Amino acid sequence: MTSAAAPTPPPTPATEKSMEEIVSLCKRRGFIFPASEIYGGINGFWDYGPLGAALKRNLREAWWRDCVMTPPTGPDGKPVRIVPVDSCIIQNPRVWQASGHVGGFNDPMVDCKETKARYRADHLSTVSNGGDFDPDRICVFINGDDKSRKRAVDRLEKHLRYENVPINTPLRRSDFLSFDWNKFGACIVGPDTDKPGTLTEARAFNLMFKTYVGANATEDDVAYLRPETAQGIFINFKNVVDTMRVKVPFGIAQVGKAFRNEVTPRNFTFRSREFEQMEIEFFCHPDQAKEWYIFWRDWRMAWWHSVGLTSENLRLREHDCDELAHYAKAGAGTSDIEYRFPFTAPDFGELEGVADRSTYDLTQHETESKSKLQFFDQERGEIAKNGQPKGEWFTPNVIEPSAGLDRGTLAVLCEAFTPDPERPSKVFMRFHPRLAPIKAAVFPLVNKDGMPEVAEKLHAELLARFGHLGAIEFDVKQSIGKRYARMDEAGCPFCFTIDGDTLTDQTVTMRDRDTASQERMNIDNVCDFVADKLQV
RNA sequence: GCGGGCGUAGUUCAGUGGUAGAACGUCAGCCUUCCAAGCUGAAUGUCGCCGGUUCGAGUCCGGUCGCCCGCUCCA
Repeated sequence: MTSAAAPTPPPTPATEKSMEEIVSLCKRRGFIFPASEIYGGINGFWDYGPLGAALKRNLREAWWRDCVMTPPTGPDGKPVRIVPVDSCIIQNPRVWQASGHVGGFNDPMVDCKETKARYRADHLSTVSNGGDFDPDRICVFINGDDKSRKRAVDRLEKHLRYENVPINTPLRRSDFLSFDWNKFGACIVGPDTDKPGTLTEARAFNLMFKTYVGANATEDDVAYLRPETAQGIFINFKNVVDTMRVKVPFGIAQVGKAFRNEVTPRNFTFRSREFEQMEIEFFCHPDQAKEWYIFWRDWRMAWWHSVGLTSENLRLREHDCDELAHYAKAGAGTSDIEYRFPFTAPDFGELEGVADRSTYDLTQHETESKSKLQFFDQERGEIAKNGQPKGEWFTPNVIEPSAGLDRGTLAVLCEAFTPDPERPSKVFMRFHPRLAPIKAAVFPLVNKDGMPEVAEKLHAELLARFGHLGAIEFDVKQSIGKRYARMDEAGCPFCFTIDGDTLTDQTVTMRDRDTASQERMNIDNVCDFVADKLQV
């Protein structure tokens, strides 16, 4: 009955957490299940169980509230303006033409049957004996790789000498994709082998899921499930500007599902084929791109800290120039906010990308759609005779903080997972109270002597005040220790226990999840205590 | 897509070609005044799935699906 303020234990290093145990706990306690499990599952898809759905919702709500409903103050000292949209998963296919996904998501790949190597076909070139006659041998090399090129040339010359084929014209370099595969496939030698004919024909790996709109299902009816939510924002830019009285700088936010037919889904929910994104496309004048980029990068980083991810497991990584995506080449930069997952540790995996997409997307859609996607700023431009600025048309620059909700949820799960051999449960989930699926639990110490009745009353009060934020548990079954242990694995931060003393002095025990310590407080103060901890 | 490993109860795992098992968890009852206590009982399995060999397959063989690891990939 003491209030022994036990110190909060230090976080467990990511390298000491077992992903297998985390996956197993997620299954056992109803956080995450394999999708379609009773039919043998489906590669790259996961379902959230009751606790997982609540956890994910809490993370989504936290993002929504902090980014959209009560956004931060910007670098200009003014409150940031963000408006939401909710766009369709299926759009006119021209959207993906303009965005570059139809081209960019179609990387033809080539496999070598001999060496098991795989190459991007557009990264390969060939050398052959030139001229108009059919080549006897075509040697392939990797673009930009001098060693690979030299090897291909050496091999070709050796072969031609050996076969006594006269070299009438200089060796000819060609694009790998330009050959008639039926005719020349058998004489192509891969970059890492001496045997001809081991390369497969280039096959396209289309990362977009394809479907058909309407009943005909012809090639004219092809549509795609969106591979990112961002384009749904860009194509609504004009509608938002025309209807919402917004002025640049402002942002449009969206949370929603996106789909990518990943070659190799891996690492639990980290790379799945159906996933949820939380994105802001922030529009600003190109002159201010740099400062807004830095602002969002740093503020998003701080946000992930605020939901409980610790500094040692979070880092900001600026992309190198050669790493930049096509849409970000002209921008001020791209950063990844990365988390040290147990399966990447000691390395990190991407949680959120913050990119300066420059004017790429709006320009692309303006060209493709022939709609004017620019903004008229009346406060810019040269000063007219009347002393007022003439105004200026410009294509806004886009800063994009794009976060993965499933990855965020996984990071929160991994961060929370805390092995503790001293506890009956051997492990507890240290969720930030704001994210915890179960906010509080009320237990009568024993199921008699009027304790259940008092507990039920407290439970009802907590439910009325906090039920919209998460579950409030009530349990009278079995021993108190077992009930605490269950709450440890579910990550419930506070348990309130009604005992014999409660009936006489109106005090209850608050059992703290992280320290397993107990503190007595008046039953009337319980709600305020919880409100304080939940930051509401 | 390639190579390796693994699929048996909710979980972790035993299981020699011959009746489907354990521990923990779950549920019910009793008991219990603070950390998975105890007692009594119960439910839970197409042994991932499909086929083959066999008198007989969880066990052997083939295929397939899924998970993990390494490649490859991740505009």
